[in-house]
Amino acid sequence: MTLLSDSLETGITVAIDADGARSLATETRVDQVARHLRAAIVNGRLKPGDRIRQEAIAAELGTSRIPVREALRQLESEGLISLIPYSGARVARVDAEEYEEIYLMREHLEPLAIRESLPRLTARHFSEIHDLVAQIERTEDPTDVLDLDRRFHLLTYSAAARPRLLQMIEGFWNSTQQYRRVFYRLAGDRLISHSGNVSLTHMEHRLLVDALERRDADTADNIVRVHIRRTRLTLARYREVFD
Amino acid sequence: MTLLSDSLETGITVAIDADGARSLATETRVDQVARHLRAAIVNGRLKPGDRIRQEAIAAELGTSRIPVREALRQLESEGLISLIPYSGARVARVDAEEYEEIYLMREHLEPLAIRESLPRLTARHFSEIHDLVAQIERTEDPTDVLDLDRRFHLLTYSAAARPRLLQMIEGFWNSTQQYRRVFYRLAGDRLISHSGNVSLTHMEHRLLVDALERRDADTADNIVRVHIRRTRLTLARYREVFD
DNA sequence: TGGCGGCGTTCTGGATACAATATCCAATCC
DNA sequence: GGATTGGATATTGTATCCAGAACGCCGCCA
Repeated sequence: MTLLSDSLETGITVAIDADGARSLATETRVDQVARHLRAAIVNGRLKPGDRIRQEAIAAELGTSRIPVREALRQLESEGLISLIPYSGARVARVDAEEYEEIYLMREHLEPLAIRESLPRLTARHFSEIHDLVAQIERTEDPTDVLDLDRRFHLLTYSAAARPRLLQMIEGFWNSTQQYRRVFYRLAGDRLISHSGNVSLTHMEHRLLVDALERRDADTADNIVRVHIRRTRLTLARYREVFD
Repeated sequence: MTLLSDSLETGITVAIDADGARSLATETRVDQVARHLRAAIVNGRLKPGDRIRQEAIAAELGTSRIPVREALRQLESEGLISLIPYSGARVARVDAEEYEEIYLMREHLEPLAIRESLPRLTARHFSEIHDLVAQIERTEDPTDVLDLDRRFHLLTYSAAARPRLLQMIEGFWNSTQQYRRVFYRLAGDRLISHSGNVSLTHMEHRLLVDALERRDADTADNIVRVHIRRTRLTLARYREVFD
């Protein structure tokens, strides 16, 4: 069973809206199309290299091609697709080098995000965080774990009053989600294998939550940074992720 | 006399293309419109809050509104304009908080960029860099200095083989250029005032170039980071920049 | 047999035409 | 007199239509 079928509306922005006054800015069809495609790419229904025909998407969503085209421009800026003039749109391929680049940037930005978020986390956030951690620990399916893990981390950043920063970080996660999925299937045995009862991932989550609750910025910063760096370096051994 | 009238084609990407094989990807009108508007915003011909009417732009460039609309989507993703459904596009306003956010991110990303760029700088780069430094030192007009300074710094990063990183950094500079311009006019006296013959800015440039030529990554990193932080903190005293 | 060039199909890029929404102003009501 | 509502107008959002580029197919020829 796969969670988060289509609309994994689990972005940071949405998370922010959740406890604020939701900005009821009239949603145009362009936004709907963009959301639809973004979700399809992030959850893996559309795979890297897949061609995206405007007409097909338009028909699928019952609109004309115009909103589709605008949505494609937007997704290109987010790095999710690549747009080749007169040729078409394809789901962006991320090679080992770009993956490394993204992790480098994450390594420098996410510690900042956790520092900015940490002092602003409320009881509501922690309640959600604990729920997620518990849910992750009792979920078996690796794909589901991966999506929940994404939600968990974005949630820990979500209290930071830095919209641009959060948007970027969400973009990083989106761009790499499907590769992380492959990676997880390859290297996952090691990552998930329970020593005693708690996997490495679970342990990291608990340590991070603990640091957040103690408002211990330095420790939180370190956990985040080290985790990203370790993942980045580990990657070198799994180049086949990128076929 | 104002340099860089319209097309200050001084982006990092262009700088990169300069020494590589220029990707002759057929340029579509959307790109032309985007370039045109981007330049207009960065060089200050369009000011924060200014409304952008699709029809007007279309007429100005001799196209229909369709390419304009797609360009606007793109610029919105870059943070240069804000797009309100059924209301219109306006040049983005950056308030003190967002300005601070951008500088925070710059503080974390530009040292990374200089580190990645430093080992790859070639004689050609240095030649251009020296030219720019010299040109800056003999330029009087503050606006021109500012644009040249932008080119200088982007150039020092341009050797980094990290396209996403460079694009982000360029976006930061673009978003804030006009505010930096105001800031420079307000606080500029102090910044430009020559003690002896060399201003603070000039000194920083020389130190940075020296570190780059010595391939001294730590020093270069430090100069960049400290410069950005100092600017960020100084800002607190000039809130009137944001009207 | 294998490469190469013309031709048609398919799809994208852009223009034109129409629908929907916001904005502004005046008339109306309390 | 001030707030409110209704409509005219300007501008955006979307659909339809046309031109042109890319890609594949087929036959031709070395």
